[in-house]
Amino acid sequence: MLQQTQVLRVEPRWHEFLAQFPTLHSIASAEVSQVEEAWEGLGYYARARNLHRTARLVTRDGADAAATLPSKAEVLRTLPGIGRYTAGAVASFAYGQRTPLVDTNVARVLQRVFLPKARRKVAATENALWELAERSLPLKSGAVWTHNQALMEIGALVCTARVMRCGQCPLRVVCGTASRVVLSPVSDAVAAPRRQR
DNA sequence: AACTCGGGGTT
DNA sequence: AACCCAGAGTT
Repeated sequence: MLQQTQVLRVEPRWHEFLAQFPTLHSIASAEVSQVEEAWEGLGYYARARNLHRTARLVTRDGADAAATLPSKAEVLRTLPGIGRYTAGAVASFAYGQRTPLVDTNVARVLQRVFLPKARRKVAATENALWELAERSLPLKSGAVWTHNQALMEIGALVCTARVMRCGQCPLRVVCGTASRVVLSPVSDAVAAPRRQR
């Protein structure tokens, strides 16, 4: 549901959906039309159809077997509706795998920190961001959940698309964009109160 | 690499 | 009126 849809829009619908479809089995045993109906108003209805297909794929073998998603990103990636980002999200958040993820938030943060000159939307830039996400992962897999979550949170709350709150960003000291922005006279006014003592 | 899929809030 | 959003699949 969160693919290209804001958390605020998704959250209430997600609770409703889970009440109706608490398990992968319940989705798999339903008709596609029922899942699409539960999706009404969210848009991007291919997501609902892909979810239904994935539910049927992972519940295929063993009607009573516990339906579980694969734990490795490269395997998750093969399921319908699960692309590079969602595979990384499930693998690192649900299974604690040492795997990078790049969503719109992480892409923006990494680009502003490491590639201040690069142009977004370019394929080469996109690949470079995934490479950066991979190389900046903590070495211990136990720290990856927090690392990935933190990058996303910084993008969602601090380093937002239209407003960069560099004054409260923990990456300020290493950021290729913040150093220029903070030093500019206009943006500096925001950080000015901190300078008073 | 470019297009398409959505709806709703924010700027 | 544009932009933006925890992207993915198809052409």
